[in-house]
Amino acid sequence: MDTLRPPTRILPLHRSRTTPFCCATPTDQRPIRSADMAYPFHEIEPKWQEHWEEHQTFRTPDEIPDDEEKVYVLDMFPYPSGSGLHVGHPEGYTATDIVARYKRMQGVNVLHPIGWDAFGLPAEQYALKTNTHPRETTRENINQFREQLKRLGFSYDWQREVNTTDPDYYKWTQWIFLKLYEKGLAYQSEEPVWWCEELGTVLANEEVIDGKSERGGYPCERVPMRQWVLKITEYADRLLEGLDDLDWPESTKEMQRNWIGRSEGANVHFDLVGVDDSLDVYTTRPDTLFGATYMVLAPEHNLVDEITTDQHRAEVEAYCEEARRKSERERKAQKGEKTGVFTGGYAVNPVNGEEIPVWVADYVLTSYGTGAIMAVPAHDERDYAFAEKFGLPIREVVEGGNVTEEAYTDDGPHVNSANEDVSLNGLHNDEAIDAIVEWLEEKGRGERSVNYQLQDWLFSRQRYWGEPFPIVFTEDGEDKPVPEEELPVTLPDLETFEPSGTPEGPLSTIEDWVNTTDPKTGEPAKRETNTMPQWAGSCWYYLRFIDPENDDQLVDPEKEQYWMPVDLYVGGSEHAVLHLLYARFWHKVLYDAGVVSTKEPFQTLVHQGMILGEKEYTAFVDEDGQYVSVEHVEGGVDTRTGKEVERTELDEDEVEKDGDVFVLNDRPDVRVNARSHKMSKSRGNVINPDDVVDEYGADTLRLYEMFMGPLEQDKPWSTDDVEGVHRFLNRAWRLLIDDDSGEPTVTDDDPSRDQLRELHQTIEAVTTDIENLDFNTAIAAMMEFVNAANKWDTMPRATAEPFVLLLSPFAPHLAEELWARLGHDDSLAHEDWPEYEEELLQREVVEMAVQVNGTVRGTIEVDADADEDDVLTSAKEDENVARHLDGKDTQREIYVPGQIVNFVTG
RNA sequence: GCCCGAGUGGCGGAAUUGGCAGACGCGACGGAUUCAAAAUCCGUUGGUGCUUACGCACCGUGAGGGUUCAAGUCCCUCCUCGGGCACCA
Repeated sequence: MDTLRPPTRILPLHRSRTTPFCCATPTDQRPIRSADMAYPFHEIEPKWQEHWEEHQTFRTPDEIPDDEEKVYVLDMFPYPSGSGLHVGHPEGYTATDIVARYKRMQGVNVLHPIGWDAFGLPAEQYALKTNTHPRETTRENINQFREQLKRLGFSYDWQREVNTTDPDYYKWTQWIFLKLYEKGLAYQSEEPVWWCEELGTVLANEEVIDGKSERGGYPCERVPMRQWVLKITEYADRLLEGLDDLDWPESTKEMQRNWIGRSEGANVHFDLVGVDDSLDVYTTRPDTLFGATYMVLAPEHNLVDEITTDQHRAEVEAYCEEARRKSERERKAQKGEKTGVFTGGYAVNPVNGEEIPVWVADYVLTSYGTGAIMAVPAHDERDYAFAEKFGLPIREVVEGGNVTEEAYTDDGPHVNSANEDVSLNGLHNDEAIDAIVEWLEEKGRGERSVNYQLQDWLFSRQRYWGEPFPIVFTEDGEDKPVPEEELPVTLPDLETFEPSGTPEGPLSTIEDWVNTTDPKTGEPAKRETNTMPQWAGSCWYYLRFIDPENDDQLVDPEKEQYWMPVDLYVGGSEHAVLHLLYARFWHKVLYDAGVVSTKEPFQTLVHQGMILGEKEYTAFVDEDGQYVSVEHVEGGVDTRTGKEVERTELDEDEVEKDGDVFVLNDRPDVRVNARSHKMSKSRGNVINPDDVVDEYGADTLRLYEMFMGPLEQDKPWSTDDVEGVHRFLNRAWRLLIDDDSGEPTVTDDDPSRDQLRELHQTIEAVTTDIENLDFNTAIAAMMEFVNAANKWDTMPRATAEPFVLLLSPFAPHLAEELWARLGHDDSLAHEDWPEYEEELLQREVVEMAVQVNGTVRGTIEVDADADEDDVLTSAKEDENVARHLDGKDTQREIYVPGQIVNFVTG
């Protein structure tokens, strides 16, 4: 067998087409297009963007109209990173823009704002590297983002732009913090932070990997520090219940439910042998109390010391010390493999007086429940594994499994579960739980209890680029709030962004700022030098858009009542838990404070899917230049020979499909990978939206991103498909505009019945599709209209104009230009949205399928109002149908008007 | 391991309540136009087989079974991929 040389070309990862085609020269390898084939988007897009700005077309008036329907359409505002907009941004933004424009045309009062979530780590890290003030880079990045968004023609009310780093904005972030503080929902606690000696700074969790700094790989350690913590757990139940009425993706609600992690169970108090203290445990299975054969404390539990006997002390201390050194990640990585030591101490089981040994093991977490458990190995998998390893007894108390083999965690009748007072024997889980909890409560040995996985929110960061806390400390260390009228506490300038060298954070180095006085007493005081996390500003920005310039209030209550809640909120699913949970928490606090009138901020939530890179076909080649089929490759190595292999990109036409897999054309035995990957710089498959706008125009980018597929789905980019959408816009243009003269080609003829039906079908499809956010099929419907209309002899104005209006939310620049050329002086942004007439949708003659025994054997055309008998008669007359019915006994005739006829024979 | 979501042509994807699977777009192929190309326009395009032809038959929505006159859609079992959680007592 001869050897096929793999192509030497390792690239291209994707076809780069950054040259505007008007400038293309004949020497280009790529297809050359002449400038005059395309509609002049280079001219009309900037023209209309200026027009909208100049005429304030999308300004939402401050005054509240008396009785006008409203809709609040919101995008998750961006973090303005230095790398600018990526193609993922315009996806969600175009979706909301279509809805906003559509609703405006329906006469609805629309709020559609945008702003900047501009505090945060990257700006600060950039400052560290270049000694540029984050304020500078932030301003530059915002300017870039704003310009990029404007180039895409989004209909934001730019007068309402907010910026979380603006003192006029963060004044109110601080104000909300004061509300939390006043209500006792903000408290201080010693919590560990990651401190890196080498870098002289505190690091965020995500900057520390396996106990080493992400940058430099220096060792980091957990040091306890005074921190601000928000009591989100107090709202756990309300955050859980509130989810029920929200129109959110079910998966997102489920993630929040899991995150909150509510469970019902009981606390049980165990006496300790020879120690004057009791040990509390939380369990969801108090019914298995009779099966408890040992106890386990988390290594950090504060009774460990007391309970440990001298004989076991050295071993226990060594174990706890080792557990402390392990990072959380390491502890989790060894999941399954149980470790632990016996303390020498015993606890007394309250139900039977039995003395059971107390162990220390790191499979019990200090952060959940009481940090201690009763172990019931027969009915808990973790306890089972531990008991087996250390030879502890396993006692069955629930029947149904085989506890000599594995733990049985399901329901079943209880056994071996009785004392003089109470018997659970024969009861099933739920009844047994009720019975034993009742007994425990009666005896004062325990009580019902609810637990959450949700923990309080660690709210401070040892950073510069964030909101300062409105808190000062008097000399005796007491914390005092800065009075409302002195807000904002502004962020001072820094001269150098070098790490402070202490875990306190950069602000602690600015003495003028740190040293202040107690506003009440005038005594010397020091400012809090921590800053708030990036989540703070994004927790409430949707409220500020309603009343962005209000100096006296966070938001005017009347305006708030009119605009809230947000009717449509679109953003990435990466925020499914944190941002969306934190914002809901603050909203509920503000609700309790009487600042807002709704219990939930975001009524309908949609996550746009991720846009992946162009589809890639990848083969593997070993060092001898031989292709290696993908099923033999694992971790960059040919598993049969152990030789290293290299990835090679292939062109689409070098591969073909063979069954379920792709193989090389010339070597069908060599399977290749065919998939799309997340866009990333390292992979080199990033599409820059600016390039797409340069080459095809903003309308094409908008339309393409909506045409790719369902909004919520992940979808691969395809440059060929971009061109297809661009061709559609060109066809729509030429449908109405004469290429040579630039004049419209419409006539004043009355549209025919067919033309009207075509139009009204399109109106119906586009309208219902926008309502359902099915933008891809809305565009398909408009394509069908253009395909049909291209065959018409005339284009009556009465069909052309509604079509332009339908197109306008999707391709607003093109639509405005067409509208103007059709002779209108004003923007179409506030024209009435076309409405369809039911009767114009109907056809006089409909096509129906005729089946014999469920298989289509012919189609017939019948009058739309024909009755059943007539239809059945003409169905039987169809030649092919008659052939299949010939000589058979028709037993049933199924008739579904307008759709299908089915003859069932014996 | 647990909880969600998804598997449809060469590709992205369509398909109210079960009612003609493959809309629309891409790609491919053929044709018109052109000195030639690009652009544009027209046509064909799920697979297999049969037919001089109009056409006809069979197969086909991850796999297997079921319900039904009729299943991409409903039910059961299983497989694969994606996402989330993961010693939560």
